[in-house]
Amino acid sequence: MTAGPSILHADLDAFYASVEQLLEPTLRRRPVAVGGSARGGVVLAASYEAKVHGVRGGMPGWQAARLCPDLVFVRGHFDRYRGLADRVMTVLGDFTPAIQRISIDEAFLDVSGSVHLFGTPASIGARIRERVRAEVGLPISVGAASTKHLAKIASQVAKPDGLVVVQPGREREFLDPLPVGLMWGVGPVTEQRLADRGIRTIGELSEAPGTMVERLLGRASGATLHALALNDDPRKVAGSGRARSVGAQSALGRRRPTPELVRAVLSHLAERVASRLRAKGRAGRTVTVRVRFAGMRSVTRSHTLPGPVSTTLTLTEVAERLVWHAIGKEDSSVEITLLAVAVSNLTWQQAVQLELPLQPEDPWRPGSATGSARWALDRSMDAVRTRYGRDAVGYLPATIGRSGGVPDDFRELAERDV
DNA sequence: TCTGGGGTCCTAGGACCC
DNA sequence: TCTGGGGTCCTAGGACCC
Repeated sequence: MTAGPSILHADLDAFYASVEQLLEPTLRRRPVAVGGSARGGVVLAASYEAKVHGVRGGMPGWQAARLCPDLVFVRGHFDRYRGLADRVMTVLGDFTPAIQRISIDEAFLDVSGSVHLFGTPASIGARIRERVRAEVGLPISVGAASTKHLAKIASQVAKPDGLVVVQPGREREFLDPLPVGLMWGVGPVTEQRLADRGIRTIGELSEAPGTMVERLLGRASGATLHALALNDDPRKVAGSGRARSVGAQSALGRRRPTPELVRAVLSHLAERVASRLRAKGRAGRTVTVRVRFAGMRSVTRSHTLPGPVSTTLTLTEVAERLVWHAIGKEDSSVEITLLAVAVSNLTWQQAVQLELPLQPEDPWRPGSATGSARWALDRSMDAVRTRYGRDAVGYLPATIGRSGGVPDDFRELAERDV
C-alpha cells in the first residue's frame, strides 16, 4: 500500500458564523458572534474577524464583547445550518463515495480511487474548495495527507479558507514544529501538563520517552498520543455506530434547589430524553444526573436499574432521587446553576416491551401495571406531539425557563442519531 | 448580569464471582 | 495460618470534541 496523500479532511470555516454572513451580506467582513449577547449567554460560534480579537465559541457573551467592542451578536438561523451543510456534503460526494462525515461541518474523504477521474489529491482539494464556494457560498478548508490524523491537522493549519497538502516523505518536516495542541485529544489541560515537562511541539513529543508520556497522561491516551506524534496512526476507522447514551441538560442561572424547581426541570429534561429514546426504539438501564453548583463545581450521581427504562415518569423519579442524593450534603444555602439527565447502557426496545424486568426489591420499581400504563401514556403523547408539535402536551409546567435558554433548533442540531 | 448543549472515552476503586 | 488472580460490573470524576 502506497502512503500517498490520499486522505482528505474537509472542514467548513467558522460554519455557523459563515452562514450568517452568507445570509446577511452586511455582516460580511465584520466580527460576528452567533448566540449570546453583550450582557450574558454564551457565544456558540465566532467569525474569523471576531476570532482575531480572541473571541471563541463557548465564551461568555460579556467577555467576548469586552475583547471585541464592535462584535455583532446574532441569534442564529439554526433551521438553515443542516440543509446548507448537507449541500456541501453532496458536493464532496461528487468526488468519491468513500466519505465519513464526522460532524455537521466536517468529513474525511478517501480519494485514492478518484485520481483517474479528478487528478491528484491536491487538485481534488482545490476543486472541492472552488465548488463549495461557488455553489453553496461558504469557505471550506481542506487538508490532504496519508492518514486521517495528519489530514485533520493539515486542514487546521490551512484555516481559514485554505488548502494544505502533506507530501509523502515530508510528514516529519510538517509535524515537528507544530504545537501539540493541534493534535486530536490534546486540550488545555494536557497541553499544560506537557508544557510543564518542556514539551510544546509535536516533534518534542515524538522524542520524549513513551513511558514518560504514559505516566503523565495515562496509559491509553499517553500511548495513543505518543504514537500519533510519531505519525504511527493507530486509529482504525472511527466506527461512529449508534449512540451509547442520550442526555439533555438545562442551565438555570443561579437558583435555590426547591422541590418544585427540581421537579419541573427534571420532568422537562426526562421528557426530552425519554421521547428521543422511544422514537428510536431504545431504552437504557443506567440513569445519570449532574448538578452544577454556583462556582462551576459539579457532581454526578448514577444508578443502574435492573431493567431498561424509556418512560418519562420513571426516568423523572429516578433522576429526582439522584439529584437530591447529589445535593444531600451541601450547605442549606446552596445554589445550583444546571441540571442534566442522561441514560446509558442502551438496549433495543421493541414497541411492545415494557419495564417489566424490575425486581420487587428495587426501590424504584414502577410496578408492572403502572409501568405499562405509563408507557402507553407516553406513546399516545408522542403521537400527539408528532401531529401537533412538541409543546402540544407535556408533563407539569414543562415550560419553565423557556425564555433564557438556547433555541430548540440548536438542541436538535446537536442531537446525534440514537 | 459569570459559563450552552450534545456527546465519547478513560481511570480508579470497590463489590462480587469463580 | 494465611490469603491468589482474573474478570466483570458499577460508580464518580474528569478531559476532550463539535
